[in-house]
Formats: sequence, structure tokens, C-alpha cells
Amino acid sequence: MLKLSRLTDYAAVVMAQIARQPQASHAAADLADAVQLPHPTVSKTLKMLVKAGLLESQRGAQGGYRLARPASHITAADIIAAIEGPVAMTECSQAEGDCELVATCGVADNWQRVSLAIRTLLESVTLAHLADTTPIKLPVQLPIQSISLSAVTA
Amino acid sequence: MLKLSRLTDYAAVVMAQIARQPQASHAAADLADAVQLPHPTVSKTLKMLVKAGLLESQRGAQGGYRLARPASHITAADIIAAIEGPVAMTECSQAEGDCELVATCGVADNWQRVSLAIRTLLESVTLAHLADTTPIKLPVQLPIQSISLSAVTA
DNA sequence: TTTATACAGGACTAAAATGGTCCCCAATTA
DNA sequence: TAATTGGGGACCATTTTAGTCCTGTATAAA
Repeated sequence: MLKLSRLTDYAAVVMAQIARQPQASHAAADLADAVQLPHPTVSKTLKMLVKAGLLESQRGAQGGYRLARPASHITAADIIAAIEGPVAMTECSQAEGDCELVATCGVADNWQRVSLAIRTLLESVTLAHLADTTPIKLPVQLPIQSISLSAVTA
Repeated sequence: MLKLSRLTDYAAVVMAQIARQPQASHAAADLADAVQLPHPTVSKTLKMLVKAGLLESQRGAQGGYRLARPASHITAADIIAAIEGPVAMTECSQAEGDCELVATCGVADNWQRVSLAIRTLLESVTLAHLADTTPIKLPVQLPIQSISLSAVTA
């Protein structure tokens, strides 16, 4: 289904939660409560986000997590990459893609373009967009609508 | 990695192969040879594509597979859906999405928009594009809207 | 300095998805 | 009728995923 893994989903939700109170420090337990997800799993997710450089952590009492940079500078692609690795639709659209079938494949090149387009899209959606609870007045709508527009008019 | 399953990849390659000789009937064994993939797996893929209505099959000697409709009317989204099910990035962006966490989620709505944008993009790329051995003339560095536009007009 | 808090890292398991194979049946045609 | 070719499953091995838990370490407050 070209679906995100569940952990990635969690990551997005948790990141959004943090983004709504950027200056506060958020303990893993608090976040898990707020988002209604099992503590250990949320904790695991948070660690991955730290490792990817999207969150900063502070140990000890009053410690917790906060954004490593403004929500407007964290993209959906960043979050996905933090949990699942780089966004790439096919084996061969990855950096290390050494698919032995390139010769007989015949679609590699075009898949890579599609893959790139999706990556670009995901890079244009920021955490600030995702965290915005009000449905629609997002700048996100701009790229999205242009896509469907050009697709429809073609 | 937001990656396509390997079977989906096969499906695309095989569909492209058929699309290059649309009027001929292609036996599973021939296709497998042409694409350098294991016969049983290719066969399985073909069956799925038939079930999804993208291919038509003919049994018996001189039988085989052919496109159910012109390559320009089969989209990347169709192929992906045939193997993996409908394109939906998150649980809740599916039709039957009954995620109990919607209340605390806070990002569902925006994820659905992203998901829709990707689906639209994948629907704008046709099998005819994929099968074209000369790469689609996409200015890779340009924004998304021009990608899908030039893809369609190519 | 002590103690409670909170993250770090990784081992571990259960469950599910994935990739792949194989077999027997049904349809078609020569 | 015999050879060909797809249809439909069952089946298995492997990997991935999700989730838990334990032990260690940094920090801050009492």
C-alpha cells in the first residue's frame, strides 16, 4: 500500500505534539500519555528521532525532549527517514542501488523520477504544517493542488 | 523507506515489457525470460494483475497475457494497487480507516492531504511513461507541479 | 552527597508480511 | 486427444515489524 510503518506514524504524531509547545521539555512518559500510545514504544521512537538529529534530549529530572530546530525546518521526509531510512520507492532509487537487473529492467530511470518527485513533495511538507490542527489553511495545499491541477488538465 | 514491495517492482517491469508490444500475446514463461526473473514469481505477479483488471489472459496454446486497456490508461497507482492494495500512507487515509486515536492524533487530516497528493502524482504517471525507454523529459530540479505536467505531456 | 528522575542502548520475543515455490485443475488449440 | 498455457491455492522460509524489558548513565533537586 505504499504505507508508512506504524512507528513512523507514531513519530509524526509525537513530533507534532512537541511542536505545539516548542519551548517546553517533554518527558517520554508525558508524551505517551498525551498521545495515548504505549510508553516503551514511544520511548523507542523518540530515541530514533534523537539519533536522526530531529530532537534533542536532556537527561535527569526535568529533562525530556525538544525539537532540534524549528518545526518549519523539519520536513515529513526527515521524519520518515529517521524511522524507515531514506525515502526511495525502489531498490535502484537508493544511493547504493546496485540492482543487477538494470539491463532488462527498462523502467528504472522513470521510477527514479517518480521517486524523486515524491521525495520532493515530502520535503515540502514541514512539521509546522503537520502540527497545525486547523484543517486546511496550510501552505501545504499549494503544492498539492498544483499537482492535481496539472494532472487533471492533461 | 516508503518503498514498493519487490513484487510491485516486478509488476511494473513486466507490464512495461508487455506494453512495448501491446498487440502480441505474452506467455508467462516468455516474459520471465525477457525480464530475467524466476518464472513462478512472474506468474504469480501476472495473476494478480489480471485479478486487478490490468491484464487480460488467454488460456491454451498460443495464449498469454495482454493489456486490458491502452498503456496510456494504466497508471502507476493502478499497478501499485494491484499488488499492494490501495495507495494510502497511513491507516487512517484508507477508506476503512477507523483509527481509534483520531482524537489524540492531531495530524490525521494533514497526512491525508499528503497521501492524496502522492496518489494523485502516481495517477498522473502512466504505463506508457514507464515503458518509454527514453527517460521522461523531466527537469528533475524543478518543483513538483512541473514534473507531473511534463510527465503527462511527454 | 544522596536520591529520584529521565534518557541511552541494546537484547529479546511474538507476530505479521514478504518472497518464493509447487501442485493440480481448467481452458484452449492444433 | 495431446500439448500448451493460465487459474487458484497451499505451503514454507525468511525478513521485517512492533513491542517489551533490562541495565546503565547523566542530571537536577533536596
